[in-house]
Amino acid sequence: MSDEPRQPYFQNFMLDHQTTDQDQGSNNIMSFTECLQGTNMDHYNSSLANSFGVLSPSSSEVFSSVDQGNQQKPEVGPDQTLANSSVSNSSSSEAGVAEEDSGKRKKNGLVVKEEQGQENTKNGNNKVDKKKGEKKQKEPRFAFMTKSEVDQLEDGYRWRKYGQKAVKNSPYPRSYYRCTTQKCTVKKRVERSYEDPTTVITTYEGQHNHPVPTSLRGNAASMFTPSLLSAPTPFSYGSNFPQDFLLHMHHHHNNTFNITSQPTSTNSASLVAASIYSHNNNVNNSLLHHYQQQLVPDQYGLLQDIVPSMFLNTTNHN
DNA sequence: CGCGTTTGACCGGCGC
DNA sequence: GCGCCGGTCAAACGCG
Ligand SMILES: [Zn+2]
Repeated sequence: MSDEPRQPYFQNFMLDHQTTDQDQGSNNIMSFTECLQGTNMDHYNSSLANSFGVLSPSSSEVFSSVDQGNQQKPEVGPDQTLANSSVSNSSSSEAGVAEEDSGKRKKNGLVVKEEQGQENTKNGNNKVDKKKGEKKQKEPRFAFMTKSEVDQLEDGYRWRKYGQKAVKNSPYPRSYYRCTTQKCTVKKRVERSYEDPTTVITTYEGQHNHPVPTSLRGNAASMFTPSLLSAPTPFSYGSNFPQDFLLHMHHHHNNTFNITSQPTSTNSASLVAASIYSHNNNVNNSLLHHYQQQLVPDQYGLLQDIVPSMFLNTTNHN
């Protein structure tokens, strides 16, 4: 039992905004390997990847970002403001309540989930709403890779597993989780790299529209995210985020963050990632600021490495 | 007992 | 039209 030599440490970061179709083949999210090869990446993507590559030539540190509707704007350079970026739509349905499977199969159609008792069930199982032109999932996906021997990366939320499927070409299964908070439609997908069992790929889908669950003590997450996630407006769309974040991060990382790894490891990276993702467009420097206030001395330094100094720095002019 | 996990069935999309 | 495939549901089970 014991302790395996490997601790969870930040490994990768990936962003996916959902592609329209064209762009890079059909796979929005590519494997690290593929990413590394940079066979099909956005302009600035490859740039970033390149940067990463410099640091870890043989490691897998890449993140892919794909736009959804108006994608196709490689104009944005790595050092640009990339402020335009489009953000991710914000899904058509407010709060994304109505989302859900397209026309829930429901053989008999008598069972009705209790969740979101709002108006989801609505009249008849006639798939009524359901955006017309829409196809596939609408919300942006956000994936990041973490090196860990455990999947349960504590990100501050409670998840309920609702499925598990074997991944083709991989001995490891993929698990599907959903936020247990009713009304929250956020989903999470966790799988392991088939070649690097130590690498876990977590893909988030959607955004939480509610503060982080209350209890959760015992987890660093509790002191990490509280005020952060419950911050101001859950829904504030306005800009993108990760690029800069990563850019700077890669500058400092390179070191392994070894946190007490237990069945449930709190990966600072995942925390940050999740947090930022939550606020996504709302990435106000204040947010980060809050962060650093919440940090524990020990982890503070750690976070410091991860959080782009520029963000913290910007609070100045704010 | 409440709640989360397990697991096989099932569905919609897509390619052939 | 059929089969593959990714994703989801839901009944049953297990655990505090
Ligand atoms: Zn949630």
